Amino acid sequence: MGMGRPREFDADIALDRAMEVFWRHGYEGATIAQLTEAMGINPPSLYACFGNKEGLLKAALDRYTKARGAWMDEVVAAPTAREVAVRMLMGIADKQTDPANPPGCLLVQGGIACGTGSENVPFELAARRAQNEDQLRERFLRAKAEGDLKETADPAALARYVSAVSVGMGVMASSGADREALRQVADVAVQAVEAQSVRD
Amino acid sequence: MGMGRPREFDADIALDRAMEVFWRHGYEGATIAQLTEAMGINPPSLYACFGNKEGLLKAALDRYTKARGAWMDEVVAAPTAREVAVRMLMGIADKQTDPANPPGCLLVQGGIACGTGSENVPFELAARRAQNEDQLRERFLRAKAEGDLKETADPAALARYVSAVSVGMGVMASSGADREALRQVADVAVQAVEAQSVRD
DNA sequence: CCAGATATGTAGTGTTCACTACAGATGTGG
DNA sequence: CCACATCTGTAGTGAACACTACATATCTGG
Repeated sequence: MGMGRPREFDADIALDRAMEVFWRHGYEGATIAQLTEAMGINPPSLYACFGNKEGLLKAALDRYTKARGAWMDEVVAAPTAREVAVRMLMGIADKQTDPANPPGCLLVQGGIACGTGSENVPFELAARRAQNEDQLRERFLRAKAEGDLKETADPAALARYVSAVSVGMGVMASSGADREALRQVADVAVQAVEAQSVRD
Repeated sequence: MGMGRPREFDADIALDRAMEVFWRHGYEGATIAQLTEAMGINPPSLYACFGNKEGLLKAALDRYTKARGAWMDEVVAAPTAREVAVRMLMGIADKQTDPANPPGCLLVQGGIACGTGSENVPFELAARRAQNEDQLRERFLRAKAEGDLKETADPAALARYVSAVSVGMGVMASSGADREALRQVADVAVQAVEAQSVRD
């Protein structure tokens, strides 16, 4: 039997375009008309490929978190907890003010609060943010085992802290903070991790 | 000439109800039907009193920031920069997990990203968050002048930092973080301010 | 070249949205 | 008690929304 007419657009490229729309307008603020126009396709193609609007968001998030996961691997590969925090927060400052993307972080801009019918979107985003936090916690646990962090340090609390600062920086970026302002925040934030580190 | 029929509802009570709806669902997620039901009035009363949906949000924000401003005055009345940070962040941890309110902060939940026609809502919220940051900056400037903060400390950066942590905590609260988790974040965050403080 | 399968473009569908026209109700000033 | 002004409830308005029916186009397997 035949395989049917092949798709005329590249799903990954289309997802990148959709990602930008969700990033800029949020899940509820993004309309199907904006999404299809940015993706260069018509609504039936979108629904055939991604199911519905929420399916499209999840596919875009998958692509976003995949790229972000690769970067997180580099972050936690840093030799010390302090250096992990520096790479993480300085990297966040740069990424969230990268003119190639909308300002801020998709995992925040996507939707913190949503209306009836989209209640699970904030949960979906929170779950993905939690993945980053998990990765940081494991790294800080190791740092404590290695004697890099003090005996009194709480790796879970440190991971939550770095994650919270990242999110806060994302919100500031989306409301106009420039790269230098975010770097200053990162610089201050690192000092809390430093305070939990064993001096050389 | 006559004064007309008097209003049958209390505008402040109605605003408190509307505030809660915006807080829980965000500006775009909140519908007029939800708002009017919560406020106990019908749409014409809403529009006669507040103009339109955005006018209602601004009125609710005015009421929110007024109460918050009184609390911020207590925060900056603390004797040292470190104690300001403690009061601020510990207070945030408690307020954002107060079961009397929706979790998180209205100035964040209200809307980080919005669709066409509501572009200025995020700006409106950002402007109100900036007021808190301004208040913190002035307080930290004083702390530096008083020799409470080190000569190398940057009051503006510290204020931005505390503000960013507050926002990040709000997002975490809205996605289910409990009070203890937020207090741990606050505890770590304070250490960065402590690192900028002159020891006794 | 034909049958089955999938994609595409046009042109809608019903629903929900913010907002309002209108008539009746309730007040004040003369 | 009357003219006027403002509020209230009912019942909508047009617009925008997510989503889709359907005819047509383009592929593969036989």
